[in-house]
Amino acid sequence: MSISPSIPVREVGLKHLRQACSNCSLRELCLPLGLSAEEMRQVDALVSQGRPIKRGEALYRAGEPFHALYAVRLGFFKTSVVSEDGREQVTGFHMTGDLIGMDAISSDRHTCDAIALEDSEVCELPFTEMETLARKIPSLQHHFYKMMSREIVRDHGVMLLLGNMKAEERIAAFLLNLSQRFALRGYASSSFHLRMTREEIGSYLGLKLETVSRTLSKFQEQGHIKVQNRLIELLDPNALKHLVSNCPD
Amino acid sequence: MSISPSIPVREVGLKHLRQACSNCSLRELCLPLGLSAEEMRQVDALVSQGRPIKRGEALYRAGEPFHALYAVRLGFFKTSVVSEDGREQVTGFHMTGDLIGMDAISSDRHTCDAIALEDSEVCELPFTEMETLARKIPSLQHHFYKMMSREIVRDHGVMLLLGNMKAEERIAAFLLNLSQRFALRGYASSSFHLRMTREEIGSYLGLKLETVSRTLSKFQEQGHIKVQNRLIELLDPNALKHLVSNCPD
DNA sequence: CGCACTTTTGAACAGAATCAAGTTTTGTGG
DNA sequence: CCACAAAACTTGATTCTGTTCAAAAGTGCG
Repeated sequence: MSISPSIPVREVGLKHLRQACSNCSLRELCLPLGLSAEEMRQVDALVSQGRPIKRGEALYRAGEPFHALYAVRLGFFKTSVVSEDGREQVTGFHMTGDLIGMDAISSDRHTCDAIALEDSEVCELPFTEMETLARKIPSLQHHFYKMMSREIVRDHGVMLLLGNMKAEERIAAFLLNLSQRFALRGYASSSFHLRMTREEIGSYLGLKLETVSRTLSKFQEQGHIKVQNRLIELLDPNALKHLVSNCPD
Repeated sequence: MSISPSIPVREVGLKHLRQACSNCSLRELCLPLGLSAEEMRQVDALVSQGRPIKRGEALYRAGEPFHALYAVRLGFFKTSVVSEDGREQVTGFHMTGDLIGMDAISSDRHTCDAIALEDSEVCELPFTEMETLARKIPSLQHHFYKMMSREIVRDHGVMLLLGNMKAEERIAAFLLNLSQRFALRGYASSSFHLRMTREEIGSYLGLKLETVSRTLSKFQEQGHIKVQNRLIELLDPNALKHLVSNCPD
């Protein structure tokens, strides 16, 4: 049985995590690339040992100089941009296997904050060195282009959500998306812990925290989900799916 | 005097445009990269002659196989994604010098439609070949990473707009953004033609077309802008800037 | 164990959507 | 070049969704 994501990582113990991680970070990332042993060695040489980030700490902040991308080894992050006048927009939630920091390449400075929402661990991928290596390993080069492209596609999905969907649809889509991502990682997908506050969910979805809370309560009343603080159980995922793709016309 | 963007390209004549373009496309794109003559030649060899796209035509559509990025040589495009249930979200407006199609790299299929909003011309950059060449020309490789990163940053800006701003702020930000982009290209920045319908603006900004229309009228009443159909004059850009960065707290 | 943070819920309010005409503009074909 | 049809735009009235304000209850961290 895989570790349920509803169990805070804290309980597992950081020592254990560190052990499980040390420098295998990109091995998984690279396995599907079909690299030779020598190429693997070269990638490994670049990738840092896992670096732990405690809950609440920033992995990086907007404005800081850029030198590396980060692969989330374990844990959970939010990234957010802040406008001049102080409005925060959460741009994403990131879990094991996600690559973050790609926004920083364009200006050589990070453009958003990355905050750990639970004790986490990342692998640092020094970008300049990765770029150099990518020139020798075409599939690695292509992989980075792909990851960035995927981020663009994801962002377009969020734009669709923010531009077209009503509160209920947004929340339903959000829950289903989380569920799916947990499933992909082999975690329980119909019962999971939200790592973020209602306010952070709201910021991501363009809603106020009260609306998030109300909508979750409503879904519970309707029997679609069960809410216990941050523990969510999807009782009727199909009902949620129907909500999302339900065209009111 | 530069050609005012308020003059429809049609009036200039396509023949003239074709002439002005032939294969110089990436030359400008690459000039800042400090390439040698030989490198320039290699890039040129890959880049297609300008390809004309008539108003209303699709450069590509979601689902089509991906093989090239496109640099807008001249004209104006919108890109948009459509959800399963038929909701359209305009994800961007693109003008001379913009690079589009990067969303397609992740899945080898285009994920959005690119429609010309006026008679336009693009240069095709076959991606696989560009990738190969990029391995020989580090600054070219880095340039592509940068362009993709820039797109991610831009998308985050739109997310902030969609998630946090009121209708007036969105429209003001939109007008200022267009103005700035025209200015960067040497066009008149305080008087320009909108190439898109109110509905397309609305789709981009997460508003209904009526709201767009009303807000433009309101700005006109307040003396911030002058609206004549699709011709916009910014009478008081500072008023608009103030609207955008005005924190209601 | 207590204090700060988070969450829930209610009531009033505001902003944008929707519905509905009516008008203007644009593009087309004669 | 004009006439006509379709598309795009404006404006008003109404409705509704989500915000704001407020207060109380719950949770969890130090």
